Amino acid sequence: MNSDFTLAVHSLTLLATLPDRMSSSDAIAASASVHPVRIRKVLSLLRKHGFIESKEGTGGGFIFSSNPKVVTLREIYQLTSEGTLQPKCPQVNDSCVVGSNLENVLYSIFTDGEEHLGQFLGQYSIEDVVNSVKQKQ
Amino acid sequence: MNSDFTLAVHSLTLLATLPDRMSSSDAIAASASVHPVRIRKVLSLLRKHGFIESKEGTGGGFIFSSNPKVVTLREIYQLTSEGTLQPKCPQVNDSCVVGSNLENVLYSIFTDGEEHLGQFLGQYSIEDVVNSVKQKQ
DNA sequence: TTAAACTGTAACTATTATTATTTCAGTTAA
DNA sequence: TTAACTGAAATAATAATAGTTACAGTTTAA
Repeated sequence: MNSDFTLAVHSLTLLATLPDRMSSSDAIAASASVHPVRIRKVLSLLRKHGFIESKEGTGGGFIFSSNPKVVTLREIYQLTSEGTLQPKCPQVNDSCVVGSNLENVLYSIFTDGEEHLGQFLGQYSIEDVVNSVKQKQ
Repeated sequence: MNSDFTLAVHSLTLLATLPDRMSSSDAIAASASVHPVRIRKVLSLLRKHGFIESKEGTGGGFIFSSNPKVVTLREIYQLTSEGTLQPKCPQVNDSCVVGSNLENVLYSIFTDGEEHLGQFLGQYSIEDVVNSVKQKQ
């Protein structure tokens, strides 16, 4: 799966542990070991979907604006990675029965599969992740 | 998911419809619209795991050597794509609690998730895929 | 009222992953 | 003994991902 998912979960997990103050993209980027601009892209997506709030200017940054108990990995997956489960099919060769129809067959199977995976990921909230991380510490 | 999965399913589906004769890598490659060398790599993997047999020389090629009713997408997934569900984590930053533990937490969740997906894919045999493809025709 | 610390984005570069291609050795059948 | 095939290594091309630079806009505080 793409790393946007990991970066989003990382950011939310970090913000969930710091609910009282703004965290800057530089700090989050350092924690995740990636470039600040990259993390800002992910944070921007999370903001547009209401998971976090941002504030520009001195003392600004990002803060969790929803409930870590309610936000699940499913929603993060949908936001950052929906469709990545679908197997890549090279350009279709219509002169072959298999070539011209397999794509649709697999698409339909993996659409169901992604739904199953979604239900599985829905079991884990950001709070669960925070607790697991703290426990491992 | 990587396209090796699709190519493997494509090859097996095609071979399952032609159980009486050898199919050459060139023919399979043409059906899948990829380079023959690439399809031979995938076919080689399938052969090493006993799904198909190959024969060199004139009139050689590949042929299904197992039962299309028994071979499922789960086994093909395991062979070609196991682990691809795991989210990519950038290098760990040990100075951060989240950075240093999240990888393990997500790894454990997605290992379970992949098992769930495996069970789901286990429902579909190559014969099912062949039938679906024919039905769409 | 201006400098400093931030976010928001676009554009570009670098890196990595994937795929295609070339090449050639080995096998088999006609 | 040649033509049709597999097997596989090595390399080239392409695509996907990530990093970097640059700069406009916002906010706070000195």
